[in-house]
Order: sequence, then C-alpha cells, then structure tokens
Amino acid sequence: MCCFSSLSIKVEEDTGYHHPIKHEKALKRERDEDEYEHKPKKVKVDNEKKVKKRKQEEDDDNNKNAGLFCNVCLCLPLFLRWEEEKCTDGSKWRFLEHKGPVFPPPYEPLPDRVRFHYDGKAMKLSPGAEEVATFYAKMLDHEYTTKDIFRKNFFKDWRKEMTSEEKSKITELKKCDFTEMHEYFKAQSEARKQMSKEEKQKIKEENERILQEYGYCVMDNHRERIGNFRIEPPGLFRGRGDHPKMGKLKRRIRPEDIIINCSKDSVHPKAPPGTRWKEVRHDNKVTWLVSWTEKIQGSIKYIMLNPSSRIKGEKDWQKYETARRLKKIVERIRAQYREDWRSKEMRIRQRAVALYFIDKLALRAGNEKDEGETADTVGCCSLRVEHIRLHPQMDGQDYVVELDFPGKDSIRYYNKVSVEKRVFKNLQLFLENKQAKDDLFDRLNTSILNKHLQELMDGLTAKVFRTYNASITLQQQLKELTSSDDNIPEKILSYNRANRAVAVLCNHQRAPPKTFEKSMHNLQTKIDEKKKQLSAAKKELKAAKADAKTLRDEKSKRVVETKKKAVQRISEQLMKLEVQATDREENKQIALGTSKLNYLDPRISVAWCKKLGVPIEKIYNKTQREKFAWAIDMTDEDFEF
DNA sequence: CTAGTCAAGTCGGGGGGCACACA
DNA sequence: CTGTGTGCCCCCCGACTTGACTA
Repeated sequence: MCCFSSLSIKVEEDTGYHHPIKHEKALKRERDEDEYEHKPKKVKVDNEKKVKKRKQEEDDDNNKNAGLFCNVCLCLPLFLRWEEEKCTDGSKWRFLEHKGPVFPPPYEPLPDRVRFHYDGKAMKLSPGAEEVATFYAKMLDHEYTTKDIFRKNFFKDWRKEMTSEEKSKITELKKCDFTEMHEYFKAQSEARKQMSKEEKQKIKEENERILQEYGYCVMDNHRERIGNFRIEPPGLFRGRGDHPKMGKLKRRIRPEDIIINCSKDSVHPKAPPGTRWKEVRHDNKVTWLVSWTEKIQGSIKYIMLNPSSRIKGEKDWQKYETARRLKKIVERIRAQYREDWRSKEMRIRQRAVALYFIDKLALRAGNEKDEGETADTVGCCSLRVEHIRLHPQMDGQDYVVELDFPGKDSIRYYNKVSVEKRVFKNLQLFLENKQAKDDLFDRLNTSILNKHLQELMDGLTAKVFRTYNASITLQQQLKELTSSDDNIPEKILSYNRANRAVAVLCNHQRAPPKTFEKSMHNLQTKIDEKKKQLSAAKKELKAAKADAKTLRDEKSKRVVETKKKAVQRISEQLMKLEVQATDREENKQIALGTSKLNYLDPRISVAWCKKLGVPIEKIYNKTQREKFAWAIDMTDEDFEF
C-alpha cells in the first residue's frame, strides 16, 4: 500500500498521534493552497490555446507518414488506415480465427521404484499428492526450497491435495525426503540430453507440427504468429524478491477455466474431447485469443499475438510516435516543472519533483501495490522516506540525493545524483517530520501524476518519459561515439556502448552469467593465441622482406605481399577479439535486451545501420528483425527520432 | 546464445458509493 | 421528508507492456 490509500488512513490515524501530514507547517500550507486555488483562471485559458496550437503541429507531423505503405502485410496502405479504424469504434479486428490453446500433457505417475520417504520410511503417494510433490522435488537444489515462506506455502497447499490418510501422516515438511524423486528427474533430463539424433529430430518435427497447427491464427486476412499458445503447466509459484506467496501451488488449468475469444463467423476452436470451454466470446475490442484466471494473485492471463504481428507492431509504432511528440514539448514541460518547484501548493511541488526524477532518472511511475500480497517494491510515486538520503555535500558535489530502493522485480536501484538546489530543498521539506516507512510524496500518486501529464500532452504518461529518454540517449550516443571511418567491429562496439548507456539509465541489470569467468577466460586464451600467431606472421614477413631485398625477384615480392596480407588479416582478427572482450566485460552486469526490445525506437538503429553501412543483422537477430519489420522497412538513413 | 516463460509492472475505464441539489 | 438526478472520487480489474530468468 502506498500514497493514496495510506493518505486517507493517515488522516484518520491523526487523531491518535502526531503525524507528519498534519503538522503545523502542513496546516499552514493547506491554508495557503486554499487561497491559491482561487486565483489562476487566466492561466488555464492560455493553456488551452497552447494545447490547440500544439495539436495542430502534431497533426501536421502525422501527415508526413501518409505516403508510407505497409510491407509487413504487403497489401495495406499502412498505419493511417489502422488509425482511422481505431478512432471510429475502438475495434481491434474484424475477423479472428484460431485453434485454441495447447494444454500440457497430463501427469504421469512415477514408477514404483521411485519412492518418497517420510520420517525415514518409504511411502507411496496418491497421484494427486505425488504430482505436487514432484514439483517440489524438481526444485530441490534451488535456493527457493531453503526459504521459510516458500516451504510453508508449499506445504500448506500440498496438504490440500493429500488424501485424509496422507494428511494425517505427513505433518512436517522437514521429515519429507524427496531425494529419490529428485535423482529420478535428474536422470531423466540427462537421458533427454543423451537421446539419439533421430529421436531429437522426431521431437523437433512434432513441435513444428504443433506450431503450425496451434501457433498461428488468422486475423483480418493475415496469418499471424501467436505469442504464447501453450497453457502454463502446473507447478509452484516462484515470485521474485521476498514474495509472500512463493511456493504456493499453481494449479493445472482445465478447459473449463478457459475463455476463448474469436469472431462469430470463424470456425471456433474445439475443446479437448469430453470437456468444454468456460466461455466462447466475440469481443473485437480486445486483442487476446484465450484467457484464464490465475488463482494465486487472481490476475488474468492471456494468449496474444507475437510481436511481429500487425496489431503489436502498430502499437509499438504508436508508442514511439508518442515519445517523439514528447520530444517536441519536453523543454516546455521541464520549464513548467521547474517553475512548479516553487508552487505554494504542496501537491504541486511534489508532483514537480517526482516528474523531475522520472525525467532525469527514468524512474518508473510507481503504482500502489497490495501490501502482503506482493513483494515490497517501489517506483517514483511510491518512494518512501527510507529509500532516500540527502547529502548537502558529497564527493565534491553539492546537493546529492542518494536513492536506494527495490524496483520492479526487486532489482535494486542505487544511484547518487547531484540535483538542483530547489529540488534538494523541496525534498528536505517533504521529509520533515516523517518516519522511515512514510511516503516521500504523500500527496501524489500515479493517477494524479498521469492526469496532469495528460493535460500537458495527449497520450502522455510517466512511462513515455522512459521511452523518450531511452531513445534520445541512444541517438545522441550513436552520434557521439561512431565515426564512419571505424571498421564494422568498432562500429558495433560503439552501438553496444550506446545501447549500454541506455540500459544503465533504465537500470536494466542482470546477474553475472554463471559461466562468465570461464567464457572470459576462453576468450583471453584465444586472444593470446592470436597474439602469438601475429608475432609469428610478422617474423615471417620480416624474413620475406629480407629475402626480397637480396633476391629482388618477382616470386619473393609476391611472397612479401601474401605475408603482408596474412599479418593484416591476423591483426584484424585480433582486434575483433579484443573488441569482443571489452564488450563482454562491460556487459557483465548489464542486460541490453530489454531496452533494445522495449525502449529504443528501432528506426534509430535502422537509420544508423544504413548510414554507416552496418548490416542490420549485426544489430538485430532474426526475432528482433521480425518484430521491427515495420521499422526496417519504412526507415531511411536520415531518420531523426 | 536464443527463444520461450511467466511474473510484475503501467494505465485506463467501469462501476459502486457518496455528497449534494433539487423536485 | 423522501425520492431522484448528477457529478465526483476511488477502487478494482482488465488489458497490455516490460523484465529477468531458464531450458
């Protein structure tokens, strides 16, 4: 729980003890705010005019795209057609036909020789209890199984699946011995690795067959790839961070849980024999094909189309267009929030400082979360006093803000930034008379913030700043780092460095790969070998040159030439390896994939590739090229984000 | 490494409930 | 006073994007 719900509670609690929100200064501020509220009617009128003018500019810009055609589906005058359709009635498609989801195979009971032991004694479990036990057995060497919450949740849910007899016998998890089961599964996966080529080929073909049958749908005359057409198999819930629900049983999804979405006039998917769907509906206002409710969090899961599909590509394109519209007015917005740092109203100051963080540090919005239902993580609006420290002076810099909090997926955000004096002073004010667990921005939440942003620009929300800042950073960095004189490996290193700058901005971290040291070592060995090769080649060249000098014949001249070429080739290879090593080292704890896939306008990369003669394959792999087909196709080298 | 998996975010909209005006 | 209409707020949930991890 955070800002808003706690705000109302805070006010109630206030009768009991001295709470920050109603201390004297705050009360005075409230009075000030009331006065302030009555004044600025005029400002609003001005704003409306500005908005209109801005809209005009934006429309002009959109029209520039009118000449583009869609090569994704080869047949349509591109995005504008989609625009029109959507504007009229919000429908996402006219025709949708698919085969429904693929269910995981049913549970296969263990052979009798694989036993479960309780309190030292072998015990045959009922199929239901056994299946759940296998989920745990499979995870035995995972850290999860050492965690109390995980064990407690698992045991509780497991007992629900036991027969009454089992339930009365099995009362303590620590007396359970799953090792035989664990060994069995290890052997199984080993056996899978050892399978013959033919067997592997057979499995591959079967998978391909399923993909062809269930992995595609028809949406508005196009055969489109589905993203995730397999139903999630049962297992134990693995939350991230300190998740209060880790270890709970994720039950098997049955056809009776499934809602199918398709068009009326399509051939509806058939439920497996002897079963029926929960519902078949025909809602073309949404993009999903199949949905079901997940029982642990009560959230809905979907089967949707692959990122290469028209519907996703169009959304992606729109996202970047919104970010580009922000680019045009971002200076205006910055000027405004700087102005707002001096507002008489607390809520406006908080809003302005939060927006500054979102803009400068690319923080996420920070919605409220259900306390006790999810891991304790925060974003900008839900920052608490305990997550921030103020240093008037630090490392030779003034007004340093130290941020340290668990963000999305419980990834730590740690940063020290020097901020403007006014921001610093405001933060001091927000912190006054608060406890560690209190909200930093007690008069702000994401909905207030986004409503404000919506007034500044159509479609503007907190996350647009992340997209905008990521993309603009890539563009700037590419400009700064690359030169057309560089060779291809150097250009790619520069690209990765630009990409890396974005990943650092967005705090996209990864655990250093387990094999990192080893692969680094391997690479170093290769480099050493290359160096030896090079010096050998140089020696040979020298000798050849000496020969040529004494002999002065055509043949030895030619030898010199080939040796020269060899030296050149080897030193190029060496350089390539060294660049690779640098790249990998710098990438140890940083993940580039997320920003590449979700934050960087692909047109920037495509234009850069075209301009510098870098093949697009060096930047995007096959999947990525499919996802960004729209950009690869419509972008020329002059594109500016 | 890549592709796939599935958890965890963002954000908007709908609907219930409440305050208030008015017949 | 009661019943009805209206507007607003807030909460919840649905849909969709983002994200780290793993087979």
